[in-house]
Amino acid sequence: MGDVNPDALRGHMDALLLSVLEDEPLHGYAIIEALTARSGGALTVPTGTVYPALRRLERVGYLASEWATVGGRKRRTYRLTSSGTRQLAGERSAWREFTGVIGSVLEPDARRPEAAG
Amino acid sequence: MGDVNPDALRGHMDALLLSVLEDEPLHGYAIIEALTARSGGALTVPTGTVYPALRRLERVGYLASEWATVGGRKRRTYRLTSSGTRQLAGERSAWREFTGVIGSVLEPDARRPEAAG
DNA sequence: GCCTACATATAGAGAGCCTACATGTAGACT
DNA sequence: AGTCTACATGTAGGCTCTCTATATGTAGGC
Repeated sequence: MGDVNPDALRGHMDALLLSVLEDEPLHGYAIIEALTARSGGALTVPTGTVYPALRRLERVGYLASEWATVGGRKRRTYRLTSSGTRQLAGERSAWREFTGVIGSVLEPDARRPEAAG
Repeated sequence: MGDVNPDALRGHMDALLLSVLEDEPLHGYAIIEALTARSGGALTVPTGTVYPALRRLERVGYLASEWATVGGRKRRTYRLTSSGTRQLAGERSAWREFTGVIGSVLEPDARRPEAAG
């Protein structure tokens, strides 16, 4: 229904961006659309968030970009580097740990007795 | 193993704090220990995070506090208000939506075909 | 006296996500 | 020709929250 709380996105944006670039290179605008599509409309990330984040990820070497002109419009297309691929794997693993940890605090009753450990 | 990335905690701290106060009132120091215990040691939230957060949650009405002296030491004990109880329910629901949304972007292949919608 | 555990609090730093704004092309409609 | 929407990228500044570092004080063991 409502959008995801922006504060909650903190620290997960990198994973989201790397993830949508896993299958194919995309330019910024298409990345935003892909995020919305994959999330079933729950994520509408503003350009002021995405573009700086992409540049940051390129700066640290997880992404590489090149300009292209399609239909008279200029696009900067980003792709995962091998470093970015490794980072994405780490982000996924961190995500699973994160949800496990927070979940265990938020809903301790949901833990199966035999699953302790 | 490693601690949870601090940035990832953003926007979830409120839920964590309200959650550990659900069963019984606790003072700040005990809240920190409860978070560590419930998370199996994965969460070690610093006092500089917890104390200001507790005061903020009291300011907005989710918590109420009173001073007590136990063994010569002063404690400020926090408890959930009825508003805080409602808020906790909202936080839990938001958490489930959040994990669903991020998960659907991070691991779209994990989605069962019959679970679409 | 010194050290550790218990217990609370504040100041300032740091990071990143957001709003708002700026810039420009292409195509449809009037 | 003028206007509007969709496409497409970018920056500046603000905001909020978490963290580090520091300060204060009691109780108990050595």
